[in-house]
Amino acid sequence: MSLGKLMGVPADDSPARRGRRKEARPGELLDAALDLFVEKGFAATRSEEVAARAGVSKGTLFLYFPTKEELFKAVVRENISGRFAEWNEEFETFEGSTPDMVRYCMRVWWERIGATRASGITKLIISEARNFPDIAAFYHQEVIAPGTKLVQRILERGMARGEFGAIDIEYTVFSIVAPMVYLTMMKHSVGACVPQDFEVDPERYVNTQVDNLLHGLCVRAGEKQA
Amino acid sequence: MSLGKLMGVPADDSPARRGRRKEARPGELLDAALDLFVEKGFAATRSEEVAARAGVSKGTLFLYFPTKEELFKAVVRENISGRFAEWNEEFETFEGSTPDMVRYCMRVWWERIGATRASGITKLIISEARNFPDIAAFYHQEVIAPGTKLVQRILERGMARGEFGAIDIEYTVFSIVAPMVYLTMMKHSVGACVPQDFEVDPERYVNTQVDNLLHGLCVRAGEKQA
Amino acid sequence: MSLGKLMGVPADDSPARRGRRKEARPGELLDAALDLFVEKGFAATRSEEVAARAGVSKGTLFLYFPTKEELFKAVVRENISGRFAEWNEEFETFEGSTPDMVRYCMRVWWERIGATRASGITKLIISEARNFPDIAAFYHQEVIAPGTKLVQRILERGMARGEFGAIDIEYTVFSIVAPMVYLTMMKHSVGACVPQDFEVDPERYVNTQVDNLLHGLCVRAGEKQA
Amino acid sequence: MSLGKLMGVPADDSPARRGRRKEARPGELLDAALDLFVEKGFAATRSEEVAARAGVSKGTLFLYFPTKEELFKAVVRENISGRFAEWNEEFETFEGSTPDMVRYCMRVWWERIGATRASGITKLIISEARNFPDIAAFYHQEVIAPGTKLVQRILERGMARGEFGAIDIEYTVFSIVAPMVYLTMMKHSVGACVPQDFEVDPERYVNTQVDNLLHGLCVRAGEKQA
DNA sequence: AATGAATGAGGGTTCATTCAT
DNA sequence: GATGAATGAACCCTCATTCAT
Repeated sequence: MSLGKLMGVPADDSPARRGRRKEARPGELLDAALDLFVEKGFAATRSEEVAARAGVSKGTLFLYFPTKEELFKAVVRENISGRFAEWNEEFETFEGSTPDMVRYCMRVWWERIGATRASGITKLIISEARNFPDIAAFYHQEVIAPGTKLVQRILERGMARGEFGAIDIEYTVFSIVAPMVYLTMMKHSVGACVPQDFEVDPERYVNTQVDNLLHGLCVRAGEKQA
Repeated sequence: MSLGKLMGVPADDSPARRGRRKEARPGELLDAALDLFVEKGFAATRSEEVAARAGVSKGTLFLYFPTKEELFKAVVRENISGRFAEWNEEFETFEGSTPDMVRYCMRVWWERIGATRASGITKLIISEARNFPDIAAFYHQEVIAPGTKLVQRILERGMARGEFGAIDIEYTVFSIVAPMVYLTMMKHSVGACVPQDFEVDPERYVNTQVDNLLHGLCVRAGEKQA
Repeated sequence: MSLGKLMGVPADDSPARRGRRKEARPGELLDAALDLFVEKGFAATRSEEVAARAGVSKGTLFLYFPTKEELFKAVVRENISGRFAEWNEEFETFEGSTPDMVRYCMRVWWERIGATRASGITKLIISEARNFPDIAAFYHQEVIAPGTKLVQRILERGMARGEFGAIDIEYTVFSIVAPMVYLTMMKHSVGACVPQDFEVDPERYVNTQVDNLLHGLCVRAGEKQA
Repeated sequence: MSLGKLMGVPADDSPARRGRRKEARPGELLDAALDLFVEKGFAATRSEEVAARAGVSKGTLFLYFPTKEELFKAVVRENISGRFAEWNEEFETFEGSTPDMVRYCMRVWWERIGATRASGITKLIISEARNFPDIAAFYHQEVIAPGTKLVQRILERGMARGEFGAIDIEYTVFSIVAPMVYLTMMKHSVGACVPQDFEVDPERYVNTQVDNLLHGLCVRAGEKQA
């Protein structure tokens, strides 16, 4: 269970740079740009810095991306591969209970998104949405809307199977999404600056959020109190 | 009653503004700066724009704040006066049940913080923390740490009074904070660009989050299903 | 008869610079830009150089002209004040013979245009027309077309009064315009680089061109040869 | 007969082009460069564009010309092979009248120079002389001076044979050169942008200029008026 | 010889900051 | 205090030139 490694930044590889590698360049530049845009924001990131981190010169960056803004858009696009087809299929074939599905869902989200460099996109979008409304719209359409729909289907499954009570499905989506987004923010924002107090254990975090969400804080009628 | 001011500070909104008296200047500049920093980020906000929105000239801004960075810090400081001593006292005197306290807490947080311009500070800090680590540290010390402690005390009260089950108090703090932060993000970020789907009703939002958190999604043993 | 001073460049005045002179700036910048654009062309002229010649810093230039291209267009516009109304009136009230009018016309063109810094515009337009087609169209409409019409009217006057023979009026316009343009080119182009052989005396130049044009090179039937 | 090549050099136009053999490369590059330099000027022409128009890659250009400036100089040199020795000899053997010689000279100049791509050199030199003073000096020495001398000899022949009156030979050279230069400017500059009004018929142009120059506009004593 | 990926100096433009009025 | 013209460092981007293949 590779849930660990919270909040770490994958060190640049750079083993044997120095060979014309046309195909690799855009990817390296996008990786560098993602890191820097997430860290400093779009405006505060200098093109030259992106190039330097990718191990190339300033001019090379513009060989692949005509403007800094196009680089930004490519970064977003690159990190939003529509994985929802895959995830929807996983949903269809999942055989356990819906509570298990919720827990599985959040764990898997952490493993595949939260723990990876791609999670920075969330912070990036939140920070830059109003400067790039079309990017915000694109993100909404490609990520938020499908994600919301998937979570809704999970909740509906739970209700249909009698596992969940009568809940406000539409707004309960936020109860699942908010903790994930919040963990991402911690990782990429304040948590990256004030580390001592934010040594969050992702597994414990996910488990706690799921436990609380499924069963509530309140003692249940007929239950023994601790 | 002032528990509601938890976790943020209402920007002193329009009491006797419009006086165009000298004393009002810094406040108007801070208000303008807050709005713009939240909307566009620190780097993308131009000093002249702040001045213009405050109704003064570019030069005047630098009469009150020696640099743009100092203006930024003042904006954060101004919107984070540490009222936690007062709020802690309010906590002591609260007389209702702890679940009521949680619900009241979140409702009032929305009214006094979330719905006001001060809520932008949260987005601002998240966006700029890594560019201003000392500001992040300051925010952590002045807001996050006391806020966390206060929420912990609420949770402890609930457990002590037998209202809450055996919960992981330290990580359950996030279950209360995450929905609030998430609502703030929606308001100030993507939600401000892609409105149609984000017409969130704050009251319904808060109620749903609190309901889910207190009682959980799962049907309870012995309960009737809907 | 101030025909002289051919090919000289008026030295910059700059007596007591150093006082905020908002109104004067645009004019000084346009003068500096005209000189440099004429000398080096649009692309080879650096913005900073224009600013320096006008005695201001680089940034100041952009306070008055949003882009280098707008500066260029302003330079052209500024130096094409429609003097044709005035000239047309001079034409109407001219009382001498048409040959005298032709000679007067060319002399006056030299005094008012050819000898001044404005004559550089002609070289500038010739050099840059294809890079700025809209400017070329503008110049055509504001200068070439009215100028052509004026010269045509002169020629028509000469024919109507029996002073000129049966000439191809439309193409004879070029016989008057070409020498003027050519003199301008000498002044602002090769003549400015290879001076020794181009010490052209403008008065002699104009007189020779007019004499040749009016009377022709060929000896006339019944005339004595020199 | 080769008097016609006066004052310019026809770019060796498409004899057995399309061979894509190595020897053709520099010539194709020079042709492409001439066109582009004439159209856009030296500074605004990109090396890569020259290469592309010549059908080779950017690197190949620099295989043949070490710098863009050397390319420019080669373009000028290539189009100015000093054929004046030959032309002077042609002048010696011309058998017609001097007025015929003048007319023949201008007609043939148009056919062999004015109408070909080589005529662009004139505009190029006018536009760039001050950025390349050594090129201007070279052009002066190779083209202007010999051309001037040749025209002077023509004029002197006319006077010596009693065909021309007492003219200012030195400055009358301009009466012959200016119309040719002016036609070239029309072709390569404004006339290329504002076509409708510049549909000049070269034959009519040359005839009109020569007629006017030889016989003058004024009616002659003892002539019938039209 | 030919290519085209890579470089980096250079130039247009922005904008925080200064300062004379 | 208030203003806004002026400054110049900094940044995005271009393009002549290099060089490994």
